[in-house]
Amino acid sequence: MKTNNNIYPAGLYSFQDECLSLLTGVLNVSKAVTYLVDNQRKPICYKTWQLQPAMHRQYMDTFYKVDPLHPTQFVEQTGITVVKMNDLVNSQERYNHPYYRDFISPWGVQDIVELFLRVDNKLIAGFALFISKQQPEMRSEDIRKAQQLHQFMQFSLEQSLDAPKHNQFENFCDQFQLTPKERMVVELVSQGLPNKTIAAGLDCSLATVKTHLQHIFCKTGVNSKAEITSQLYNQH
Amino acid sequence: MKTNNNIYPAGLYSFQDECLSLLTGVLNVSKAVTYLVDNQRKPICYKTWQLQPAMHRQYMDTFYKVDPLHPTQFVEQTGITVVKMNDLVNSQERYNHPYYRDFISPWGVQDIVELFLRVDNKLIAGFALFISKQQPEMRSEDIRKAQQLHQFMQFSLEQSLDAPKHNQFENFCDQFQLTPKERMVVELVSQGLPNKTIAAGLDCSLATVKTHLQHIFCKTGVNSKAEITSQLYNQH
DNA sequence: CAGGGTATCAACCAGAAGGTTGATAAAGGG
DNA sequence: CCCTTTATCAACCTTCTGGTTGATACCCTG
Repeated sequence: MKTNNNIYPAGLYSFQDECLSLLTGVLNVSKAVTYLVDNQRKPICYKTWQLQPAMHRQYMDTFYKVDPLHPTQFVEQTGITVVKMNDLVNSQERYNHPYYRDFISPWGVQDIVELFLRVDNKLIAGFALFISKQQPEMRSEDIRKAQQLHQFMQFSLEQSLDAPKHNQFENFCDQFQLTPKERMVVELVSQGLPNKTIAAGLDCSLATVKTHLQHIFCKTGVNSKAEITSQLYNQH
Repeated sequence: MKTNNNIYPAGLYSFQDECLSLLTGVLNVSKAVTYLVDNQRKPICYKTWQLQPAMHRQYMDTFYKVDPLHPTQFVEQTGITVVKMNDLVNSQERYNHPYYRDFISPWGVQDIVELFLRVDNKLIAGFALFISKQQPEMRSEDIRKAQQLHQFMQFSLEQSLDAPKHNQFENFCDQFQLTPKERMVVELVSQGLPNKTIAAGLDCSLATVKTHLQHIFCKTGVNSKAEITSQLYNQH
């Protein structure tokens, strides 16, 4: 299997700029910061927007250690894409949490919304959006917008990726809990083969292939072989 | 050597979906429609969001002729990217303009914001966002957000032109010298669409789609739609 | 102006694919 | 031992696709 450690699309650096500009231009935030994540999960390539240099320095020196959303601490395994910090840490905890009490609160920040971009489920970039105490609280409607923006950023990222992702096939099959035989059918369908050839390949009758296909269609909500292939290569 | 003036990125069809979802999810609009523009500047592949089918039909039958922003009428040379219709046509003119008086006003629309995507300064897609009379008027702040979204969409579009996936698509089409319409058919086929939907998208008859397909099969040596998709993304 | 390339559409047919119902059988878990 | 899951197959019908023939129309080029 290809070790795909070149998951950074060319131009990720400018992609990051564009994303930051998009987020700060559309959402009502007071400051923002973005970073990339290297394969040791270390944040690199920080870029800030209206963030006080002193605040950033303080973070880099000290408070990254207690950042509840720091990539090395925040579980990559949770598929979280958009998170509002005040939803993650309840108000009791916040009161005594050094990150809140000693860092963001003194800097006039009431809440942080963080967005994560992933490739092959691996964290590659993050965006932290700061809401100041002078601003209204983030409503669920605002979070919805953030999620919408995230979705598009993620889509855009995937479009510019190197080739099809190696585990697209597995993702697809796992997602819909396909059985071993069904996976084999999907594999052959993705080669553009007619049912007769698939039957020959699997050494079973045409009827059996059709039955498998019916089950696949049912499980995946797709309704033609053509769509399966399309899904496989155009996942987002 | 034929200059290949095809500037459609691969996956434009789903890109369009994502853009529509982004715009309607982030901006406060009541309905929306998007279209691609073929090389005769004809709008194709319409997709609507909360737009009454009857309203769309009325447009397609009649009012496209007087649409101040119709691609065939609206000057492509102006580099306009985001435009608010009420800024383009003054209130005096609006009063007697059939498009306002007889079409959008009776449908309860007070204003339309239109976004254009270009490649090499050539119009390739448009998005019309409808603001209903029940909604507050579009402020300059809202337009700024629309411009911000446009900027990112345009960026994302240009990124995808450099993407490996796009190159594969181009290679395939160039290799067999497919015509612009044939390429469009290939694009839609790769989305797993049935011929009927492709015909609807391209605003032509089923027979025409079949003919295009025959030519594609003949040129490429492939003999099914399923194989096309597979070939597109499985070239060595 | 003739001819090639492109785009359009119709009619027809054979075969493939999709959808449904129903049935059998082996494997595994509670 | 029953029940579920998985895999297998048949028959039937509808719809979609592929293949073919033939035709019109436009544009551009020689």
